[in-house]
This record gives sequence, structure tokens and C-alpha cells, in this order.
Amino acid sequence: MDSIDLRLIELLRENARSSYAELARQVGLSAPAVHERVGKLEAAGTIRGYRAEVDYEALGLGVTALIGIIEDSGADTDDVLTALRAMPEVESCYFMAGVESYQLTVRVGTIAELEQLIVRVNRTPGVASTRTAIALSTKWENRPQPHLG
Amino acid sequence: MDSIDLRLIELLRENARSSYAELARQVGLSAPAVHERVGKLEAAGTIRGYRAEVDYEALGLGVTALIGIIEDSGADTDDVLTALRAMPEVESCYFMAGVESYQLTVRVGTIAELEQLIVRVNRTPGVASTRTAIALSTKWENRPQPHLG
DNA sequence: GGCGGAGGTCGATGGAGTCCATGGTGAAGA
DNA sequence: TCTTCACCATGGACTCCATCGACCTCCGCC
Repeated sequence: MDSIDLRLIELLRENARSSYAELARQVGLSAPAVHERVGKLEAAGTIRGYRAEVDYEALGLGVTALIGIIEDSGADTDDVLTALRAMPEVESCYFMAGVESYQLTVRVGTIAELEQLIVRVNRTPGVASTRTAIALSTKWENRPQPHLG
Repeated sequence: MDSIDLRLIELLRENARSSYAELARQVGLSAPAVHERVGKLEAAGTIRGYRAEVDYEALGLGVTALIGIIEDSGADTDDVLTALRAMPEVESCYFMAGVESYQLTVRVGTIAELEQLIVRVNRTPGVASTRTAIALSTKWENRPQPHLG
């Protein structure tokens, strides 16, 4: 993990479909060298995958909301997590410090679907209550952080 | 935008580095046809880009937090946004319904850096107060939602 | 029925991905 | 200081992919 690896990660966070030849040009190495470095970063788990970023509105998922969950005192955390994981609308899930044990990012098509999702989450065994905030607009998302390390 | 386009998007959300030939095999078209479809999806803005997903801990960004911002009554929203945008630690920024105008996702290396970031955000003109919640662990993040549309 | 456009396949070619042998560099130990 | 070892970049070779042009097919429309 040297500065070239960091630069490769930075480049791949900007454009994950860059060819190895292009990456090689940018970092001043040969394509095979870059290929091997990237392979090692993937094997080590430093690079976890490559994702296309989409326009959610165009895909009919124009409603983004954040849901905080307060657990029952006797809740089985694994059961709650399993139930949440089974809901495809739940895009991200963090285990938090504080009163709300989980913070979810969810995407649905309509407010009606959001309502149904909230009901489902509230009915999940182990969930005591939820607090939902709706995103009116997304200013930016998953912006790659430059100058790593 | 038909079912093949949706399938292509789904495949690219799972692995953005799939070759056109591989995508073509999966959807049962020729590689040039897939190339053209993907190009159109990019041009239309439906596909906004391709991002490598990384292990933040391995990159020294092991601390994730969510910050809610309450604006001053007389705040210039654009100024606040510009200031937030200039902070590389702010990975995502949503404009919210509710008391807290903005919800940020931030990544830093240490709690000390988080403290400094919170101070900086609080000092930003237009920001009245903030509320920070720390993610103890990330259960999952940016999970691609299957069966779109 | 003929026409035109959108969107597909096929074939060719230049370039990229990837494997392999080679050689250079730096660290550890005699 | 010299040897050895491990690691990694290089350059060549071969395969596969990206991409362009030509043509084909289906459909809606005059």
C-alpha cells in the first residue's frame, strides 16, 4: 500500500471502468504492473467491488429517506438485522451509538411505498419505534474523497 | 428503457467492470448492441458513473458519522452548501424535510478529526447548530436494489 | 406496397487484457 | 562486502475485447 496504490484507488473511485492501460498511463507504470496491483487490492479487500451509480429518479426510485430505529430492550439484534437485510429498499444500514440503534438509508418510488415500508419496519420484531426523515433533494452522494492517505 | 436496459443497469450495479462481451452474454445480445445501449444510458444520465467501492478502514477512514444541520433563520442556503461542498470529508449531503435542513454522511480517520470537522461545520456561516451520530459499524452500504422497475 | 428509421447481427481490425520469462533493486545475513 | 532471496517492473506474445462500418429486419406511415 504505497502512494501508487492510493492513486489507483483514487482513479478507480472516479471512474471504475478505466482500462488498465489508462490507469497505467496515469500512474506511470506498465499495464501488467497495474493489473497485478489492482488484483492484490481486490484480494486484500481494500477494493470491495465496482458499482455503477444511477439516477434513481430515472429508475422510479425518486424518494430517499433516512430511518432511525430504536430497538426493544429485549431485542435480538441479529434478528432485526436479518429482517432489515431482507428488505431490498434498505440501501444502507449503520449500527449507531445513541438512542437509535440503527440508521437506514432507504429508496422507494413513492411516498405511499415509503409509508408501507415504515409500517413493515415498525412491525419487525425487536423494533420499538422509528423516526423517519425525508430527503427533499440529494445535493451529492458517495462523493469520492480525494487525497487519500 | 426496456427490460434489457434494466437488466444491464442491474448487472453494472453489481459489477461495473464487466466487459461489454460479458454483459452481452448475460442479456442475450451482441456486444455492439450492448455497447450502444450502455452509451445511451450514460448519455441520458441514467447511468451517472462508475465507482470503486473501498474498505474505508483500510484507507484510514474508519470513522463514519451522520451530521444533521439546523440552519440560521437568515442563512443563505447556497453559501452553506458551497462551504459543505468544500469539505472533502462530507461524502453525501441531503436537503431534508424537518427541523434539520441538511443531513451529511462524513468519513474521517479518527474521533479527533471528527471533532475538528464538527467544529468547522458549526463555525460555517448560516449553520445554527448540528447534531452528530457516530456509526459504530457499517452493516451494509450502497447495496444495489435488485429487480428494478 | 414502398419508404425510412430504429435497432439488431456480422465481420474486421486495432488495441487492451493477461500470461510468462527476464532482469533489476533492496534487505538480511554470513 | 558479498551473497542470496524475495519482490516487483518490464517487454513480448497471444488471446480476447472494443468498436467501426456494412447490411439486415421489423414496424409504422405515407
